[in-house]
This record gives sequence, C-alpha cells and structure tokens, in this order.
Amino acid sequence: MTPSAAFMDTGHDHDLCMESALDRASALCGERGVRLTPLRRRVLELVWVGHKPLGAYEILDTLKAERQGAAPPTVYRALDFLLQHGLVHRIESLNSFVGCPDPLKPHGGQFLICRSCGLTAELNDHRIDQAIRNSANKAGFTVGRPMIEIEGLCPHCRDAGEGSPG
Amino acid sequence: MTPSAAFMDTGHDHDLCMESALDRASALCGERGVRLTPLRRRVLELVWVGHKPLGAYEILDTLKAERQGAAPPTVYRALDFLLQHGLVHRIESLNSFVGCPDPLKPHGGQFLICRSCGLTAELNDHRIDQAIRNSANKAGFTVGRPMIEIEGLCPHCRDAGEGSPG
DNA sequence: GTTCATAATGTTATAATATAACATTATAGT
DNA sequence: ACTATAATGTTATATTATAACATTATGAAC
Ligand SMILES: [Zn+2]
Ligand SMILES: [Zn+2]
Ligand SMILES: [Zn+2]
Ligand SMILES: [Zn+2]
Repeated sequence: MTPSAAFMDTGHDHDLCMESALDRASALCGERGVRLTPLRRRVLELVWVGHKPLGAYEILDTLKAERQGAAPPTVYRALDFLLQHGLVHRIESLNSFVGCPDPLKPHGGQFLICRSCGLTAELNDHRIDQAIRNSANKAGFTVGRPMIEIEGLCPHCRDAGEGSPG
Repeated sequence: MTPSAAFMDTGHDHDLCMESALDRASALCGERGVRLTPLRRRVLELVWVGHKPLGAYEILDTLKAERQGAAPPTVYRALDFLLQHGLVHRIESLNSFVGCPDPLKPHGGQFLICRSCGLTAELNDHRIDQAIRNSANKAGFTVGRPMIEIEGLCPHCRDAGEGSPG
C-alpha cells in the first residue's frame, strides 16, 4: 500500500512513515537549494506525529516547551515555508495542517476527514481531478488549485457505529 | 441559463436574481415552519448583493450602519441560521459566505472562485460528486458533506489576461 | 578568516475571525 | 393577559493569523 492510497492502517509502522516523510522533505529541500532548518524540520515532524491535522497553536504549544520564546510567527513562518514547498497542506475547514505524503508534484488536496476521530487521508484520484476540470472548463474557468475536503466517517469509526446514534 | 449553471453573466438581471433568491428563502422557511426574520432576511440579502463571498465582519459593518448595537453575534447567529437551512454556504478558504441558489436539497458546495475578481460560481455536477463517492467508498469512507473550492480564473479575468503576468 | 548581503528567527504588538455567557425583547400559543 | 420559547441585545473573551522591527545565523566574496 502506498502512503497516499487511503487511510493508514492503525497498525502501520508510523515511525517509518514519519521518518520517510522527513527524508523526502530533506531530499526535496536539498534539490531545490532551500534550507530545512531545525525549526522547520521540527514543525514538519510535529505535523507528521499523527495523520490528524494539527492547529498552528497546538504546534506552538509544543514548541514553547522546547524553545525559549516561540511565538505565533515562529510556527506560521515555518508552516508557510512547508506549504510553499508542498510539504504540508492546510485543511481549510479545520484551520489545521497535515503532512503531504507526495510533495514532489504540486496538487490541491483531496482529503477524507473523519468527523469522529479526526483521522485524515489524502487521495490523489485523477478521475476526481478530471471531473472537476471538465466541469470548470465548461464554465470557462481556468483551474488553479482544486481543494477538496470531504467530511465523513473513516472505516474504523463507521464500523464502531459512531455516526448513526450521535 | 439556470442560476446554478456557471458564472453569472456580468449583464444578468441581478435585481431579479436577488429577489428570486429571497422569495425562495421565504418559501422554504414557510414550509419548514421557521422564521425568516427581518434580520435574517437582511443578512441573506447582503450576502446576495454580489456573487462574491462576503466576510462576517463586512456584513457586520453594513448592519452597524442600519441597526443600533449590531455586534458579531448578530451576524454570526443569522449566518448560522442561514447555513443550517442551506440558504448560504461558507467558503472555507476565504472565511466568507455566499448565497446558495438551490437551498432545497442539501449538498456540500462545489465552488469556482476567481482569484482575480472574487466572483464565485456554484456548480452541482453529479459526475464530480460521483467520482468523489467512488473514491471514498474504495477507502471505506462514509461521505458526509463533500466540500470543493477551486481557486482559478473566471472567464472574464482569464480573457483580460489577469493570470499570466501577475 | 573577515566582510557583507541575505535569510532566518526573535520579539512585541495587533488584526481578523469567531464564540461564550447572560440579559432583554419579541413571538406564538393558551 | 400569561407563559414558554425563540430571537436578539450586550459585554467580554477565545481563536487564528499577521505586521513591524530587532537580532542572529548562514553562506558567498574577498
Ligand atoms: Zn503513519
Ligand atoms: Zn498532498
Ligand atoms: Zn445575480
Ligand atoms: Zn449550494
């Protein structure tokens, strides 16, 4: 299973998952001649701690415990850098940030977001993209970044019946 | 041309466009036994002033000039009501609100948003929806509300060349 | 290795968006 | 009119994000 295929199995090797994400980030920055500084790397690491989007101030809380004088700009600047290089995505509906498993090619995000547990999976379905481009073209619209955020229930929470009763 | 088909022609009869939106809202609220109070109606009207999403505080600025003591809760409560009844959509990427031309059947929004002029068009393309559901189903995900926000250039701004140089 | 330009981060303050909590007023049914 | 409920008023505050300027770190030129 590739990292971007669907929801991460709860039993997947997340240490490896994170490590490879950081390695990819390091390689990408090297190729582009930009610096993955310790701060930026740490913020990326924090975003990758789970497959759940993290708010800027949640990241900040952790940074504050580690660095003297961490403040909002500390984290927002690191996030801006990571966003610019496609290393993280912003989840607009949650004002939160999540690591991108495939930063090399630019793309708007296609996200499945569990309303119960917060787990998020990134899709990259060409057919969704194609359907969007077809429809946009008909309207005479030039597509820039399509952003898709689908709220719902992940397999685990669906099976646990967290959707019907609540 | 139906209201939800694509970008409104700059020459369309927007007075009629707004009036019919308000009439539909009035009818919908009547059928549901809920009250489209003067405040709620006015907020809906303001949202419909253009086909550009409007921020809560922009709405508030106008309300303040009309009502004594309008405050953030004034507008957010009205917007909550309108959102609940599908009369407006929230554009997550802009923290803004736009009128829905088809409030009767519940749907996540499919929006084309011009980065140059701000004009927004709501699609309701079943094929996009279907592509999303197919992909989500493969991931074992139960779809709630799919939200699609596509940044790009509207026909007018594309023709004016507002995308290439900037 | 010193100098310099630039990039990155630190620091303080504030802007922009949104909600909590409680008081008051309007509405609709009895 | 009385009452329960819904809607709005009012004040305060929470949450998210950026502006502006000072300081420090980095890497290239000499
Ligand atoms: Zn993982
Ligand atoms: Zn991605
Ligand atoms: Zn119109
Ligand atoms: Zn709509």
